[in-house]
Amino acid sequence: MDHHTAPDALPAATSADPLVNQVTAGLFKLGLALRTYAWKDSAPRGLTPTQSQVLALLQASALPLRVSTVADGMAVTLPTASDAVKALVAKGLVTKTRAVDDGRAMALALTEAGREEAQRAAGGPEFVAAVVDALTPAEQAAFMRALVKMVRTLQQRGDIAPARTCVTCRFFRPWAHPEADQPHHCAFVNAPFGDRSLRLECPEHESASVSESAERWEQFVARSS
Amino acid sequence: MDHHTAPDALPAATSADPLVNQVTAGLFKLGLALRTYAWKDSAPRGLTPTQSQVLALLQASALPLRVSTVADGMAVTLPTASDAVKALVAKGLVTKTRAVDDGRAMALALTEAGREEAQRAAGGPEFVAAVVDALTPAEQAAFMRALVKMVRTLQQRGDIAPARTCVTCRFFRPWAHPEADQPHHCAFVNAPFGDRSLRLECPEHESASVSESAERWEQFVARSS
DNA sequence: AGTGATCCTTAGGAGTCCTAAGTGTTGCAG
DNA sequence: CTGCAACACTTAGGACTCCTAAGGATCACT
Repeated sequence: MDHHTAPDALPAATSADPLVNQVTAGLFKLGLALRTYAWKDSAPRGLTPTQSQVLALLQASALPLRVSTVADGMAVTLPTASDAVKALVAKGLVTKTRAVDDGRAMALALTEAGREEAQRAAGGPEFVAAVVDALTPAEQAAFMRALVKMVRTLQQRGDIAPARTCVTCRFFRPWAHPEADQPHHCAFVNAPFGDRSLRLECPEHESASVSESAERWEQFVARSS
Repeated sequence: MDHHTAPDALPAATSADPLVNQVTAGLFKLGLALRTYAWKDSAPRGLTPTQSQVLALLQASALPLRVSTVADGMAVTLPTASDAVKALVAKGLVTKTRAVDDGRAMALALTEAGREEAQRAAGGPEFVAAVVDALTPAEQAAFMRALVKMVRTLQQRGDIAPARTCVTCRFFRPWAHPEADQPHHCAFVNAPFGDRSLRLECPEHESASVSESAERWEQFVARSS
């Protein structure tokens, strides 16, 4: 039983629903392009996509990460993550030391060279820009909104690791300005913003409490934009 | 063009654009979930995601495929595709025979067991249904529309293999019923349909000529929905 | 026939990804 | 303050992915 409050009656989507199959096909194609790009981008640097991803995870985090956190973030098993980290350590891009607070765990951090490499790989793929550019601003906003809802769903289901997204952030004020062009509000920068500026990976994200987060979510989905 | 005054007045998207980065993050997360699911789904059957994908490609096509077509469809090199096919032949799921029309090429087809396996794996991932279900019908339509535009962009750029999508199909009549709820029309089934029913992989797809296709595209994007 | 392009395979190597079976720590119960 | 389960991680082994490079055939055209 789902609990979302759609204004329109909504038949539950099933695998038999053509829309689901078409969306799957679309996401699959985009994923394919993303994967291909990752390969093309990483190979010249002597890295693999997996290794670039580890670098990206480490760069995104201020604190050193554990191997298990990296594994979760990439949705792979611990041995796989361990392997990738080992390769990066061998390449001198990552340091691996015992965690000070837990003698079992490791603290992973970027070396100077690693930071540079991560920086260079950080720019979003050029093709995503092209693809986003093909949409009108209204479509971009709608797409971003849909993406946020989808990611939150996956997160709730435990399919992916928690993201630093607006809808779980304690600074988020959905529909704070109901009639405005930019209806939401971010209490961190203290500024209004619209669907188009929603975030899935925000450096300033701070988790809201579970109840607070649920309440914000209700507010967010209560109105279509 | 719509008249609503977006504060973001159509700047060309670049990698520096926050939206691009957030979309990249979102697509990446969805791709991750898709990949994880593919692995979980394939492993119990003694297959890998790549092998399932080959099976899916073969099932989607009425005619036997060549190895190079499979390679294109998966965006991998020929040797990689050749390897995957070899594994499937060894498992008795695929037959590989000389193409009758070209002595250099191979004709790949599913065996009976392969057809069954493909059938079982065909249902869109259950999590995509959940994720689509989290959207309102209007959002679903907008998302599908955006997906179609994105895939067509990738295709134009040569980033992915041609898809069997409405916007390149000779049966597609965009905005045939401008004022209706279901503004488009499919001349194959001779019925109107809306953005929500757009297709990216249609079994009945037949390519339109290049000029025809370009014209249809113009019509399709000329109006926002 | 000869020559180049095309289709595919093989060879070799780094890396991904899994499960299963370790090693060493931590934290807690007795 | 021992004993031991839970936890973080590594190693081992195997199937597969994915690449580049270097063939073997076959086709298409001169």
